[in-house]
This record gives sequence, structure tokens and C-alpha cells, in this order.
Amino acid sequence: MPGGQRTPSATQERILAAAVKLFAAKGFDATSVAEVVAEAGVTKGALYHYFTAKEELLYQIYRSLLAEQTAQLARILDAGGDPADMLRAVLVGLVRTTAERVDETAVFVREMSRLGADQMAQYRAERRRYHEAVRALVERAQDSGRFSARVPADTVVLIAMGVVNQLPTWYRPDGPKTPERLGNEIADFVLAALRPTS
Amino acid sequence: MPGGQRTPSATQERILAAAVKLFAAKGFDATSVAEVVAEAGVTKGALYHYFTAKEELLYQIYRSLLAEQTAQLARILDAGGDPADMLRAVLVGLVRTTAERVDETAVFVREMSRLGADQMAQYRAERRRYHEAVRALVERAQDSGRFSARVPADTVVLIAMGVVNQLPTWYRPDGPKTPERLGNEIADFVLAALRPTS
DNA sequence: GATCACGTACCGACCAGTCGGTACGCACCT
DNA sequence: AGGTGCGTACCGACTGGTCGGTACGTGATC
Repeated sequence: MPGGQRTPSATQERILAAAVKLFAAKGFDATSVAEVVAEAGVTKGALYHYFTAKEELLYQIYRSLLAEQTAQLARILDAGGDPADMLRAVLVGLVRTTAERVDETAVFVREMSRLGADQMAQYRAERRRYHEAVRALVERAQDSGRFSARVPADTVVLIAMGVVNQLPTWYRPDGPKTPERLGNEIADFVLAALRPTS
Repeated sequence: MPGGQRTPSATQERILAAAVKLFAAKGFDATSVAEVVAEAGVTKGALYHYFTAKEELLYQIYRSLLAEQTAQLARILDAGGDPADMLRAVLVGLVRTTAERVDETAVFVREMSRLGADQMAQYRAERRRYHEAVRALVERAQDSGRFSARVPADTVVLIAMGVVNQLPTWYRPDGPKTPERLGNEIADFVLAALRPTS
């Protein structure tokens, strides 16, 4: 298997979808491969034809989620503009994609520690870059005097990320608030906290 | 086994401590009973003498953590005073106890879904009460005009709880910030967000 | 001598992963 | 048009090992 990934077959995606659903509901270890294939309507043979091990299901889930989030951040950063607007865009976008993919996020947050040492290092690096980018955004605005520097930028980022990561535990797609609405409320909150005291 | 709990023996506590440590590090399912007893320096016989099942280790961990948090909240609410001060006290206290018991919190947050239906209902009820109490605090202050009502009170609470629950993923006891410091930063943040615009 | 607090040996269930096979399409030759 | 060779996609019975839990023994204490 030479490094690259090809476009996944329908069977592959059904297996992944089943895995996400079950892992989110019951946890990785508590879900047997037999259950995954039953949910997907395929057999063990099919699963092991496409994936080398149960853990690889996790990697694939992580991969696609992180790729999407990183891409979105890059898009917003590249567009440039007012730091406050950009921060809002980042938060709203993050909440939206997290809401759209609650199960993936839930699996990721809960089962992160299962990553092997290499994958973990890679993830940490990516998260660090993300973190730093957002922190820079906050700091830039704080330095310009338009934001209050009362709360350190890294704490702000930690809080923002924490909220999003916890979202799967209480967000309900059929709840009264749309993801956009929620994202904006959270952005309101963060931006309000950053308002200068003056 | 008639409902009540008695003062735990030393062996019992060593088993629990070992379980917390291992569950936090590797997850509940990925930790075998054999590993727990090895870490605790006892045998399976001892463990099953005190606990009816592996899952009961989880219940005990949850129990003591929730009991402490509920007690603390009650203490603060009973003391009364200015809503803003009370909210700060709640947040600082929550962060402090969470920091003191990172492993327990990590286990709880990650493995919550393992609770049986009954226990889950019970927990939900307790969390709801907690949530409502804090929300009432925020709302009371918002109604009095001393806090901004821009962000709905329930979102505020969700954010605050989210931060605390995520804390185990990034808090390091040997880090530069003490729990008090962190708790106050988080409280600063929340209270700043609630400042009226005027 | 009965109860408590464990230790030791063991059991049955389950589970991730394997492996020998099948079905089928496609390219190439004749 | 038919045959042949081969690669891909899958099937499902089986296995080696692990794990939660139990049965029973034993020494100390009351």
C-alpha cells in the first residue's frame, strides 16, 4: 500500500459511517467489529479487505475531520480582514462543522488517546498550529488595543476550544437552536469578554 | 448489599485510586481488572470482595466526584451574597476541585455513557439541578441589569461547564498556572462577557 | 467456630484478526 | 466467439488469546 489515499468506495464509506455511529454511541472498545459490519450490512471479510485493523477506522475518522477543520481555518485566515470578524468567522465555522459532524467529534474527543505515538505527535503538531493561529488572532487584536488583554490570549483559546469540544455532549440536532445561532452566541460571548473595559 | 455506603477500607481506596489512574490514562475498557489489581498491589479476590463488578469502580468514582461538586455548590449558594461574586466563587471552586481531581474528571467525562439507564437518569437529574442553579444565578444578575443579557444564560452555563469538563485534556499540575489562577482567569473571562455594554 | 479479608486457580464468553475460498469483470490471445 | 489468466471485491468459518467473573481455600481475628 503506497502512501496515498484513493477515492473511497461506497462499501468503505458505509463501513466508516457505521463505525462512527457505533463508536460515538458506545465507545471504540465497547464496539465489536462484528457490530460494525452488521450495522454496515457487510461482512468481516469486506471490512478487513479495506482496513488493516480496527484502529484504522479511527484514523480515517480523525483524518477527515481534522482535514476539514484545518482547511476551513486556512480559508478564513487567507481571506484576511478585521481580527474580530475573523475570530467570529472561526468560531461560527468551528461550531457549524462540529454540529454537522457531532458523532465524529465525539469519537475524536473521547478516543484521542488511542492514537499511536506517531499519529499522536502528528496530531499534537497540527492542533498546536491551529491553536497558535487563533491565539495570534486574539493577540493581534489585543495589541491593537481594540480588545482587552485582561485574560491571556492562550486562556481565551483554551476556553473557545473547550466549548467546541464539549459540544457533542449537549448539542442536539433537533434542539431549538441552529448551529449558526449557537456559533454566533458563542462568538458573542467570546468577543464580549474581549471588549476593552475603558 | 443494603443501599448505604460505609467508610471505605484502605484496600478499597487503593483499588479505587489505581482504577482512577489507569482509567484516566488508558480508558475503562482498555484497562483490565488484572492491571488494576497489579497497580493496587492486591489480587482479584480482594477487588471482587469489595466491588461486585468492574463497572462499580466507575460508579464509585462518579459518586464521590459528584458528591463533592454538589456539596460545594450548595455551600456557595447557601452563603448567598452578590450574584457576580457567587458566580466567581462557583467557577473558581469548580476549577479548583477539577484540577485537584483531574483523573477522576477525565474518567467521568470520557466514560459517562457507560452508566446504566437508571444511573444515567439520576446523573442527568443532578446535572440539571446544578445547571439550573447556575443559570438562575446568571439570570438573576442579568435581570437586575448588572449583567448583559446579550448572550442567553443557558449558553453561558454551557460554555462555563464545557470549559471545566475539557480542563483535564490540557491542564497540567506542573504547569505555570495554579488552579486558583486559572479559575480566576476563567471567571474573569465569563464575568467580562457578562459586563453590560452601556 | 464463625466471620472477615483476602489469595489462587480456573472457567466460559467473546473478540480481533486470519485464511481458504468464491464471484465476477476485464484484458489479451486465438 | 470463446477461452484463459488474473486482479479486485468480498464471504464466513475458525482460532488463539484475553478478560470479567467465580469457586473455593486459608490464615487471622473475635
